[in-house]
Amino acid sequence: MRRDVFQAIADPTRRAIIALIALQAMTAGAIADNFNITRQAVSKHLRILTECELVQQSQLGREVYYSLEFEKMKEIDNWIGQYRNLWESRFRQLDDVLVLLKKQKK
Amino acid sequence: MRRDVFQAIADPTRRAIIALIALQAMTAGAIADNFNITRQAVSKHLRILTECELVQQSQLGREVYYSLEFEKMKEIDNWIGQYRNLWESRFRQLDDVLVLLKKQKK
DNA sequence: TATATTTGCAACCGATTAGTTTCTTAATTA
DNA sequence: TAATTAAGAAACTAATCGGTTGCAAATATA
Repeated sequence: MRRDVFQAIADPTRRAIIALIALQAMTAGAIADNFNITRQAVSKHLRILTECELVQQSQLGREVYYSLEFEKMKEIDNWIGQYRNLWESRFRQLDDVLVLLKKQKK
Repeated sequence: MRRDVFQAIADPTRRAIIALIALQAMTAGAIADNFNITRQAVSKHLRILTECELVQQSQLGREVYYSLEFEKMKEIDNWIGQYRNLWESRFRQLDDVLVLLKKQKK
């Protein structure tokens, strides 16, 4: 069972679920209303998202509210962040070269 | 054939390949030396990464050099970026509340 | 209390995935 | 020219994935 955040966000339906609950916590049924698949299929997606701790659930009576765990989203941000640093430093290096060329032109 | 960036980075081997070629372009064979799987399996991963334009290839004689396409990495950054904005604004809101509580305490 | 609602779980199915082995093609080098 | 090397293509396999239907449990409501 590979259950990491990257595998979780690979599925477009799960990314759509994330987009939905990012703004406000929602029940499984309410989430399922937004898709053309069965409630059970959505429930399975929610379980995967919960298992990798991208989503948190809190029970209120018989209803279960799902909300986004932003701390886990930061893990993805940290991963892409290391490459962001790379492309930004490359951009600065290119910028330095351009400035140098401009000076030589003068 | 679903071939988007999110599906591409879902596999841990492909993320390791990305980490390798982020610093310098490498041939398929040289990349494969870093893994316990066959060269052909690595080649398949490289094809998937190339098809979704995360990786670019340039031929030099019989050697094919693979390098990271940073522009495509930015697509992932943009996706996580919308949520970064959300958690940062939430943090500011929390911060405002804390400042307010501190003032009331005085 | 009987009925309806919200939900999760289990079993199953077809498609996809990551890996293998085998083979072919093309460029280098002895 | 012959042997070697780098790489992609094809066929196959076991495991996983996303979806379904059917069922059970717990809470709310008539």
